[in-house]
Amino acid sequence: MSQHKPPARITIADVARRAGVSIATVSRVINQTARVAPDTQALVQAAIAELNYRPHAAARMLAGRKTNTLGLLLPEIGAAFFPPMLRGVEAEARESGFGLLIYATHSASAYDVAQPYPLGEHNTDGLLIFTNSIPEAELRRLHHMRFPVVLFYRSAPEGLDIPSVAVENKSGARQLVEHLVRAHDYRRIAFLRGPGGNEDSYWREQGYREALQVHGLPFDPALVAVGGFDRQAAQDAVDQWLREGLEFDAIFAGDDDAAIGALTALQRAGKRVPEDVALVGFDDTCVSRYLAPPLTTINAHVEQAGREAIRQLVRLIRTGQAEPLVLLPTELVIRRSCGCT
Amino acid sequence: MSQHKPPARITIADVARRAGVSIATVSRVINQTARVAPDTQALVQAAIAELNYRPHAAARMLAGRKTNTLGLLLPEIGAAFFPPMLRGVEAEARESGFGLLIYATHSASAYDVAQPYPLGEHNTDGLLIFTNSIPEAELRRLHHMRFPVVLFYRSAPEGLDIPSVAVENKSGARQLVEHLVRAHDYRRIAFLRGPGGNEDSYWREQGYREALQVHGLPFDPALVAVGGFDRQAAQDAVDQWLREGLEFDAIFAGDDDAAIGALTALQRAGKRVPEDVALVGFDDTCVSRYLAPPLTTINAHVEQAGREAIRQLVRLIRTGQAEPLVLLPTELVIRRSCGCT
DNA sequence: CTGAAAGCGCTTACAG
DNA sequence: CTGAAAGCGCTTACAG
Repeated sequence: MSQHKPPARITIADVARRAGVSIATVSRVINQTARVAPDTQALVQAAIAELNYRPHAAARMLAGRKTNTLGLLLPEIGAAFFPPMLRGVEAEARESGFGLLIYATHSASAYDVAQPYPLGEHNTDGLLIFTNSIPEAELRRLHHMRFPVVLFYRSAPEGLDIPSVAVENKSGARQLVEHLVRAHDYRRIAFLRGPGGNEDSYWREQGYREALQVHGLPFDPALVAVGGFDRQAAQDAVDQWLREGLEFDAIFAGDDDAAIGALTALQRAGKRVPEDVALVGFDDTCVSRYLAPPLTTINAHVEQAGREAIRQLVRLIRTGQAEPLVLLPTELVIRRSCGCT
Repeated sequence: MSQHKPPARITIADVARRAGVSIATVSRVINQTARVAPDTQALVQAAIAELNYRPHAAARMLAGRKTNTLGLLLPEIGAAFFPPMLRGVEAEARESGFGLLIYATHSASAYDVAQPYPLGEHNTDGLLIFTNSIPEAELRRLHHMRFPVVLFYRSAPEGLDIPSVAVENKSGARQLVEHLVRAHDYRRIAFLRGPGGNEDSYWREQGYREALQVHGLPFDPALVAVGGFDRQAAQDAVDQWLREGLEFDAIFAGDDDAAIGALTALQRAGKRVPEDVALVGFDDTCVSRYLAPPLTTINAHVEQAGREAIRQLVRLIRTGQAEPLVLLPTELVIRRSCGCT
């Protein structure tokens, strides 16, 4: 039960010996890669069963076969955003006949030669890379060696034509903010932006600005703060606004997690939502419909996005081609936190 | 950008040639496995950097080194239960110096030789196995070959001494139900059990029964149905009860997901929680505190459990020993859905 | 401190 | 239909 006494591995040679054939033949019946006489086949299968043989994936890989598995690289894995995405990615991979391995890089920090990513060209047929989970240099290397990669929720760096799938952040945000001004006539709409460098955050802010502009409302820097797509950060930001006595009649929280933080801050300060201040989020996570009041937000179809990303990756692996950029549509979900009933 | 023109891989031989040394030397500087003259070392490092060399993990593995990575096997990955667990598992693995690979088996169905699990003895130093993600035969094989495995949220099959970490389900459930009768004097407490064969569900039911018994309340089979740890299933079950006109003054929902389903059913039927019927869950997922009313539940310290499981696995890998069974304590979280204020 | 060589467990031309 | 052999990219005794 430890590495001290190394396990006695059963190899293809053991099977071959037991079945009285060559290892080549065993390999053939396992992979169905050539005709094998029915009797021989039966012999081999029996030997495999008796010995409880399992092919060694690393050896297979080394010897040059495909892995039939896809890799997903994330910066982290603990947020509420992930379950639906993982569900989509997982289901689509499975339905396409691939296994799926997931690794959280935890940072796009410098690469260490002695400790390469446990997920890569060596154990995977292609990689789905979420936001900035790996350094750009690594992306370049992968692209350079023509390894199939698709980017997810981020665009390709300058000059690299790597396919990318993301979500219509800008139009979604714009729709949301337009609803706030059109349906409810709010004029001072605060915005909690996401983490710096995050593309989703960037485009949502563009959508916010466009909506203001369309309705002739000024963009007021005092009305934007960093919510970081994070409950605590958002709560702190709203606390701060409240302390400063900032005036606003609605908050666009950047994402649903930030909306929860904002809601907490608002409630603690005795503000009623939506009577005193309206609140909207983005993503429509599984929590949002259950908040009090239920959150008006944008359904970003995260699960669908996951499926689409895998679809492109599989296509890239099989045909060498994929859509350069797919932008998934977004949908306004009106509940009660915006003031609707 | 496809498999059609296979990528030109840079190998240790390329590095050796470039640096004018043998491949053995290159290997040594990468792994720091023997003294190498400073000059030689510099030469090699320069060559690695220039060529952008990455060691081939499968080859390393085959040649007999540890992988420095741990594997987590789950049946599925899309539930609200997972993010905190993954956070704990991930953090502890990282802090212990291991990478973490995750694979969703999706079923404990029969094993296919041609398509082995993408996660196993060949690319991992040890496996954490959640509930019933693999067939028992596979577990036996792993154990038999002395591969380090720890079971998570399930116990070892008869006769296999595989370490296991789980949660104090029984006493938690009992505490919860006792609160219901002691503090609120409910007498007809319905129970939504989890999926058949699930150990968590089994022990929670035992706790429920014990609590009833302690207070001299009868166990009434009419008051238990299957909620399956699932929103929709729980909602259907409660709908059914309501249709039948079953009388109950409280529901113990089995887990928080089921509690959400129950809440939905209750609200649609115009029942107020907790005035008309009280409701409690189990797990304390990130949603529970935000429900209306906030859910009384059991905090099962899922993130801590994840850390502990990895701790045991690492210990097993390093020393060959681990705690046979660790049962993590559980904590009552009183909010408003039970009738408290 | 460094290199030549065996071996890890497989797949796949190449012969037959 | 089947086997002998080379090769995948590394690590690690064994010599020196």
